[in-house]
Amino acid sequence: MSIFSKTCEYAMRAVFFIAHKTANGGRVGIKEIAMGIDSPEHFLAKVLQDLSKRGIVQSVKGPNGGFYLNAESLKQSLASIVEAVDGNRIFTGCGLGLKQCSEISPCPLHHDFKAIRNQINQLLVNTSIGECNEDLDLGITALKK
Amino acid sequence: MSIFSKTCEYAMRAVFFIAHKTANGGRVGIKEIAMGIDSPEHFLAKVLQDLSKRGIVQSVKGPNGGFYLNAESLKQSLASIVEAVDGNRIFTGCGLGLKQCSEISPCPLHHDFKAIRNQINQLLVNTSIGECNEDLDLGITALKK
DNA sequence: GAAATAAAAGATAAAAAAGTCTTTTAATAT
DNA sequence: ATATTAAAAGACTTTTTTATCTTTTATTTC
Repeated sequence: MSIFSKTCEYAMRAVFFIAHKTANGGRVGIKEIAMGIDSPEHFLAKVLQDLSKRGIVQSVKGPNGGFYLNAESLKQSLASIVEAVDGNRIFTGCGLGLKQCSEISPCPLHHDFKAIRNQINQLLVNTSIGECNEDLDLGITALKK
Repeated sequence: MSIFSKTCEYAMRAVFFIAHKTANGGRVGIKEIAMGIDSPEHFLAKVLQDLSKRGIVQSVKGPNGGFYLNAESLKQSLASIVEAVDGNRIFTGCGLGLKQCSEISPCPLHHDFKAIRNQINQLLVNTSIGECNEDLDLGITALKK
């Protein structure tokens, strides 16, 4: 596979998109999000429902409703999204899928993988949703062509 | 997910196991391999069939038959196993799953991910099957508890 | 060359992940 | 209050991944 599940990729893209669209207040609907990040609408709806329950994104029903991010959510790290969707496998798992792999009884890739995992950890824990949004706002980065 | 597919994890473990068991000549059968690395026998058989076709492992049918690694195979990199099983996604893919992501139009995680991908690349390309086996032989590393 | 052995190949099956469609609930505006 | 809007929830389908079982083919040994 490839580090994150497809569902998790959608989740991150969606959160970035919501942050970008609602930076100055307002809400954005599921249709617009799905279009904006090229994801299946109803599938993404499920994912966002889950993130909403966990308080990672905020939502309001009814007319003018939609998804948005409050100040606290903007401060959250990418790790919170990834953990919500994919669990803690990439934070803790062995590169060869061994349950018994540890410092005491390491697999052949253990030490190299520790370094890689640490780097992934640092990226996810030290990067906030808001930071990613700043780059998007400045047009430095993009979510779609 | 978690970097490699489960199938790929089995593949790497199996190759390491074969290397370890046949370092001084001989062959090792699918049953022993499956037991040795804790994987479903028939499923692993398929995986090894594929690796065998690609010349990543060697095999002989019949009595005293089984799998082994020739000198050339021992020199092969881990990347060849991973690419055979999982393709090139982890070598080239975008962290957010964007097809359009590139240096010119990067996603918010592009640069951080490039560093991570590079590190994974280096590990896989620069580590040979034989090297992993040396550590196993010395008892420094293990494939099972 | 017949019997035994072990991988290769083929056909299914089960489980997990990804995707779709319909109904319900909550909020808003008129 | 009622109509409207949009998310939440539920049921279901498809696809992909992982796993199992059976038959065939190649090799070796006797």
